Amino acid sequence: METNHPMFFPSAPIVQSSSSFSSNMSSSCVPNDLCNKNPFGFFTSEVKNVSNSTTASFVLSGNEAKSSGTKKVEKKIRKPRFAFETRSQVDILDDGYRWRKYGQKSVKHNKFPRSYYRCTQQGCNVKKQVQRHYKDEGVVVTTYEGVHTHPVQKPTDNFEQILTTQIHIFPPF
DNA sequence: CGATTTTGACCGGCGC
DNA sequence: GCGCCGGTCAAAATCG
Repeated sequence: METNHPMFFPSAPIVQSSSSFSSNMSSSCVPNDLCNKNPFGFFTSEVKNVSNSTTASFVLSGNEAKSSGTKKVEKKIRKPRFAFETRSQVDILDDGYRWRKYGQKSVKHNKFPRSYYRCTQQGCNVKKQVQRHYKDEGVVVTTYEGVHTHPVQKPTDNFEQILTTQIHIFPPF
């Protein structure tokens, strides 16, 4: 646990941007149905506190393939894992999906706990965890794991949704 | 009353 | 082999 998460593969592509990521990739993509396939939703009403100081960094990585023959690893599917760092006062980045909290653990060197969420949709095994930065409580780190297989339930609009629909993170696999 | 959160227990992997 | 650690389970509590 240093400045970054050790669990992320060092060779994973890292994109850093600040409040202007859309300008780069907004060229021609973003059909409407794309948002259905968007594995990562972020930003909606609750995030408004972020206001203009939205600084985010992304980390993508494949899942570590635990190939212990004895284990009943159903699939060696590598779920795309995706870390998202946001400057925000609120912990909960409501992305339009419905999450059910299934755990909370305190993190070493961090006075704030980490929360574990799972998507409540059946057949959708997307997980996410939310924690604050180890020293800067103004930073919230959200890690998504997996891809949503269903559309967003909650109506989203606003600038935040534009970001959502325009950002493309291509899973490494 | 159903869905969700809370919280300690439990479990598996890993390092010593 | 043991203990630590991160992640998950599940029962009870709480919420709407």
